[in-house]
Amino acid sequence: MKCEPDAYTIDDLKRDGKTGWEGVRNYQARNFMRDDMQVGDGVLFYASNAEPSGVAGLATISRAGYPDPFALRKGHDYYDPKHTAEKPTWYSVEIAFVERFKEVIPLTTLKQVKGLQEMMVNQKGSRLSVQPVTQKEFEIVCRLGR
DNA sequence: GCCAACGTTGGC
DNA sequence: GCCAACGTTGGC
Repeated sequence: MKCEPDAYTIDDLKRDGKTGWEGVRNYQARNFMRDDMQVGDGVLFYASNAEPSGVAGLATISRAGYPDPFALRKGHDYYDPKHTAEKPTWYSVEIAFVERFKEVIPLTTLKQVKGLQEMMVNQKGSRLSVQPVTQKEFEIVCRLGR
């Protein structure tokens, strides 16, 4: 799951313990959150537009997909008139802090590591803010982080 | 700040 | 349903 440091960091998550992942407004990312992410699933916390961009730590899903409450808030940046309580368009998950890596694993490193060639974040033009990661990729990144 | 790669919007 | 215009993302 990607986030720009201006918005939220792994240190913020460490302080907060948990946070709702609201404001995702892309259908593909929405589908992952609504349909695929289960409580207990591992999360790679990725800092985008950062210095350097890369994986900053680990989190876990603490609440599976639920309608994004911010989409109902008139006037809010995340408001969307086509989203209603009865027919939600957008979904959130809640994530909980697990671990902060001592050092961010830069994207440039991820690209060089054997076994991560296929990882979505390493593909050209991969802008999706919520991306699937295989068990193997997850384990490799954990090992790098430690 | 640049710009490639995408996603969305809306006229037709 | 096509596609040009526009907006956003995010690495560099």
